[in-house]
Amino acid sequence: MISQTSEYALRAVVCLAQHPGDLHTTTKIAKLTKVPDPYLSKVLLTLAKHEVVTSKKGLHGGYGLAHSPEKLTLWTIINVVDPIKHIKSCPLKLESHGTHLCRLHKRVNDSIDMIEELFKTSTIAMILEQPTQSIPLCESKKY
Amino acid sequence: MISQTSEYALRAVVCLAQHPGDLHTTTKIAKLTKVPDPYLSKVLLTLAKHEVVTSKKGLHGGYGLAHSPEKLTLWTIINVVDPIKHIKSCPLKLESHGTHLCRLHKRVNDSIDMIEELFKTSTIAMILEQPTQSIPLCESKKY
DNA sequence: CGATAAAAAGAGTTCTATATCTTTTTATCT
DNA sequence: AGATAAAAAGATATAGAACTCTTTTTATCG
Repeated sequence: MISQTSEYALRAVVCLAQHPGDLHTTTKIAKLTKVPDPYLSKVLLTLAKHEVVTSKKGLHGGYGLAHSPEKLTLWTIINVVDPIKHIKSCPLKLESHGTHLCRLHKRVNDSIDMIEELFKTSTIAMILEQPTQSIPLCESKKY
Repeated sequence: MISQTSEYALRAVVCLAQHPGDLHTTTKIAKLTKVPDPYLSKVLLTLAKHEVVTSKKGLHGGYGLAHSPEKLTLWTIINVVDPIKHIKSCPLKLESHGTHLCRLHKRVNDSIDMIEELFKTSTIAMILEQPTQSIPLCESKKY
């Protein structure tokens, strides 16, 4: 329902949020999140360009979070790497429909709106709250 | 959010539901729904195999609805051509997580559950109810 | 039975998302 | 200044979804 790329981006950001302050190299994040290293590199690049994460080049460089986990939503991240597409006008290009969707496309678009709303109200901070059973991305129950 | 193929399948079924009783050829449905003819042929084949539509071969053959629009949900159709995939266990294959999702994947899966629920409660009959402004797939306001 | 018009089947193409590999640039340390 | 380790950039490969083309099978008609 969301793309692989979006999933990778979410993992990377959660990973960065788990260890705030210090910078992390692509390779380190890739290992922790089990995302293919060179691919993650592209994803992080996109996130950096849209100022979701900060990047520092050169020796001892790496990536860090650009915002506090309280202000960062899943929607922001997803929308940067793979924007959610709403149905804004009739996919059949029927003139009389125009931007007023018929019930079929209205219903489909409602589902998209719903998902977007859920992601907009989900912050990284919420994801990081002490979990009952499993810690995001971590094998052990303890940090 | 849903695949092109799913969208095509929905269009085809809505089209059949709009003119119950008689059979429709792939070419006819393709024109009305503005779906590529040979591709629609494959989609209808899948729908027929899963008994969402009926098919009749040979001269004067074609496709028809297998069920009443009241009993047919968007979910049934989507699930046949392009099943909704839930996150059932940790995508990172972390042993300690197993089938108990961390908050990140729980949240993402919640969105999938939500969409599925909406589609399950949406029948073709609901889509066909006399619309206020536009009739599904039709240019004119009158049938 | 033979012509016809339809679905069914199968092979092949194109396009896009995903993933990889290689080279270049940049910052930091000695 | 030179070595190093990191991101950035660019070029390329792979897989799967979307789409097309051709042939075969099937039912119905005259």
